[in-house]
Amino acid sequence: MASTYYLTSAISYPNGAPHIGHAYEFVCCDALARFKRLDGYDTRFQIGTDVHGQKMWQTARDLGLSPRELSDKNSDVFQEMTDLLNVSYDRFIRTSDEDHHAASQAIWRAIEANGDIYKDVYSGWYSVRDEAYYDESETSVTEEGTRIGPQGTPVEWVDEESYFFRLSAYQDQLLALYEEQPDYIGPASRKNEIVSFVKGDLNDLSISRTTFDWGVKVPGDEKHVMYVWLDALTNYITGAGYPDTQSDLWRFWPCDVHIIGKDITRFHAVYWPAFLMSAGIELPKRVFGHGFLLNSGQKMSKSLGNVVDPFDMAKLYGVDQLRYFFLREVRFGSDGSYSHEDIVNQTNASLANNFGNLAQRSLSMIFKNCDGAVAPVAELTDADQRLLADADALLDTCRVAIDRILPNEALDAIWAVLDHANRYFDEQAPWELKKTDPDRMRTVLYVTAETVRQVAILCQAFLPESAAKLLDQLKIAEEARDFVQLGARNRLDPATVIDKPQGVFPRFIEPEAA
RNA sequence: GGGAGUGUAGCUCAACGGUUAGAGCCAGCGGCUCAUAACCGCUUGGUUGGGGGUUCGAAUCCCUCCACUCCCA
Repeated sequence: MASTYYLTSAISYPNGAPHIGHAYEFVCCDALARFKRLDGYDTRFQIGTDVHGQKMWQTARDLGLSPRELSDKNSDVFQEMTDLLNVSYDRFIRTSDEDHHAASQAIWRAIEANGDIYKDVYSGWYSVRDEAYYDESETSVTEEGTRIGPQGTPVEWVDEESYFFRLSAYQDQLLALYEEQPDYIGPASRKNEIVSFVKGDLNDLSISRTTFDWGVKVPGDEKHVMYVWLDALTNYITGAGYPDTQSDLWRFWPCDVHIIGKDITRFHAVYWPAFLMSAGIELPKRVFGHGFLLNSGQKMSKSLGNVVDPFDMAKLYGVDQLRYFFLREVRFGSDGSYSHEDIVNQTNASLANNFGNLAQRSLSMIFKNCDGAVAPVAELTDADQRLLADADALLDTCRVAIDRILPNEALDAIWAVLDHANRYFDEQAPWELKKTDPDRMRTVLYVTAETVRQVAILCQAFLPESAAKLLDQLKIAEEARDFVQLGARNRLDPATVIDKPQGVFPRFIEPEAA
């Protein structure tokens, strides 16, 4: 029975179009999910949209749409983007889904049954845009007479009946959790932030609203809809079948890791475990807050005009090129920066020149000089064995990197082997051997092709489309592409006969300057 | 305003308080011709954000200032 691996990305708030940060998160999650799947885990990967809340409700009203119409329309765009980027989700959840409403109401009842929900009145200045209440001292009045919050967004006085969650009762348990499971919040820098937040006074949390009706109804009191975060976080267990713990899907809970943006760590590392503790549900094993992608070092914003449409980027650079850049160039967990120049340089150098050209130069020689036959192997020299040993060691290195949620380190290791292979090819000079020792030439080509095979199999996790093309060219059967095929036990079949190879990673050529 | 973090080569990043601060990309020079003007070798490039301190010894520890990011108020 294979071990399970359940991975979630944050669900996106589809108040507008997806941006590059969404694309980045999806791709990183996808690499982890694909890797685990190829490595034999019973894997589940969930992604989706969080469609409720006052902001969606207001945006819809402004556009003359129903909230449902808006959320369906915008969720479709997010889903199209995940498909375009080859994101291999098992479920694209939308919090408007029926089973999700059922799950949210179920967790509400469980928390209520534990005595952690009470009704009170909430008063204060509320910013819809920030979805936050502010103290009057934090607000100010503009010249036009509008009262605004510290972020400069309009606030309105709200005096409403609300249900509260006894978050304050969970302070000690939360601190104990961080203590006992040092890896619960990653990376470490995020953890410090959370611990200091929880060490301060935790206030009880308002978890319902009555001023709008776009959300999950509070069971037994339908004037109220549930606080958007309580409902949103619950998506992770909806996807595991909750509340039906007899469900086949429940084997995936507890989740192995929630991948989220660093800005929402608090919701995932404080509120979510507290809700689960109260409801008597096991906690996820890990929460990991990744960094942001900055455009040439600057934060993306509409006013700076540097917001980039990920659809356009995928079209311009290619899907795998974009994926590669995200995964290799940014240490997951830290902030990263991208620019047109960076993407072009990095993908040309690593994909076209290094990997693509290695495959092309070796496969071409096989095709031209060996009638496409990968040929019987003569005795292996030390140089041959060193290269193969390097390739054989990759899986273990990559496993460690992936478990630490550092896909960039996995790619570093893979590319070190590709460097080695290019060096080897040059030193062995098979084009010389062609004249002097054709058998030796065949062996060199075989060893190189075998290295390409192993790298391509690993790269399926990161560059699925291109890796598949390469494996097709090597005539590797669909069922011989998982990680069991890596290492010394399963070499490239010497009886393989290939067709004329085709470059897999074209160089990026700048369009003519206008 | 408070807290957390970051700042190292033109760019992206490494470096348990311990030889001369490393690697990739870019650039320059040379080589090769199997290959996608690709590949291989060599080279240039640094006051480790500024200033002060602790230490036999600091990129690393402490203080302070500056810039940026995130969280909180």
